[in-house]
Amino acid sequence: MTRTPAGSARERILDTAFRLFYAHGPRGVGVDTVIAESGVAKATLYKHFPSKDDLVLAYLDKVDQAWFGALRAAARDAGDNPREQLVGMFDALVGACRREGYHGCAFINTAAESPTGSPVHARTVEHKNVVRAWVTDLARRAGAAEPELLARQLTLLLDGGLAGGVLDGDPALAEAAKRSARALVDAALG
Amino acid sequence: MTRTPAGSARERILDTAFRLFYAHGPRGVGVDTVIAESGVAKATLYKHFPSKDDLVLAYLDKVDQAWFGALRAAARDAGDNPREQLVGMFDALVGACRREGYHGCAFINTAAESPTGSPVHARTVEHKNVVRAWVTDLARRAGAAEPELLARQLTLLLDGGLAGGVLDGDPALAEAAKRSARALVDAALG
DNA sequence: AGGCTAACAGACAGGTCTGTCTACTGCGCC
DNA sequence: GGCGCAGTAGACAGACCTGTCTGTTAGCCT
Repeated sequence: MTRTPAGSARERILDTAFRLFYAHGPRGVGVDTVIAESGVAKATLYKHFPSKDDLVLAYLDKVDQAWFGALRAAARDAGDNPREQLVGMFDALVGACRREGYHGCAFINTAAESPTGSPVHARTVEHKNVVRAWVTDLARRAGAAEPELLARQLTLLLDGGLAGGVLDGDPALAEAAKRSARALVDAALG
Repeated sequence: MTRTPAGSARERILDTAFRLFYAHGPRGVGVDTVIAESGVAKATLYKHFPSKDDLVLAYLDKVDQAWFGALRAAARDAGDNPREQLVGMFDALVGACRREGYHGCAFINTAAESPTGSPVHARTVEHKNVVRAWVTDLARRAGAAEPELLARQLTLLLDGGLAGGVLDGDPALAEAAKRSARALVDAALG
């Protein structure tokens, strides 16, 4: 299995899909394009991903890792205080907005073009739930009276900031989100 | 022009497109489906809307009227006080979440599947700007020190609430948004 | 009556999409 | 050498999509 650089084909496909799917939406990119750009044979793609939907799901998993990872890293960088972490995680949003080619929330964008109830849809709901559960835990440790509410409010802000990114990656948006977060955390924790 | 009920064909097409496009995304609905469901000939559709893109733009205009109208109505219902109106407009979000078939923000969903820089994209940016300008005016009349910031924060909440609706129309989401709005308005206006 | 207009009905062309299939290549291992 | 495996290359089927074109129908106005 080491004939070519470790897992080469599969990874090349997934990397290419990640880039193209995020830029144009999964529906806006044909399998042929993914094949051409990743320099892979069609049979190889369908060997690793039996259908395009499987590729899209793998893409979403990759996005989940990246985004959730960025959130936790930003929170970690804000120090050990859960309260500061709740605000600090918004730096992940600021960073995302600054990044070249920023195009909003991959999950929301993908869910928008997938029928309700599809696997893609379910995966997106799952992702959002995982993130919200993590924020809820932070809120609880920060001593919020209603951690579920605070988490809901903060993830709402995150989603808003992410969603708006489809239009323009204005960093003012992310900054406004962070200031909102600060205000909400202050209001909730006194 | 009154051979059939006023503007019948055009309106039937637009109504059908509105329903189908919102439910499945413009890309997920073929022109043939719109034709079949609206009981119209293909030539008639292409007479009123030279291309599918034109139909999509007309759809967005219809959405704009409906949503912006709902926002203003909700604000009006909150009374004459601009401060209360800033919070009251979130009732439009609550109402939208409750509605059967709620599927998030039509603009964001559509923009997600359209290439950056396309007419559809531009129309969406325009819509968001108009709404934000209106909110900014409200914030200014409410006496906010930084009306642009407050408006940005509140529209962020609106977008977050709308965007999240692609996943589930949980009214808890809209309620959380409204409570956030209250907190932000209180923080900004003392 | 005759002409105009809006609409209906549906075939058709040309392109794109997903997914399958056949044939070939190069490498490691027994 | 011979076998298997992973990958390459690309033709192909079948569906679907946009947009065009031809022909027909029915009401309104003069």
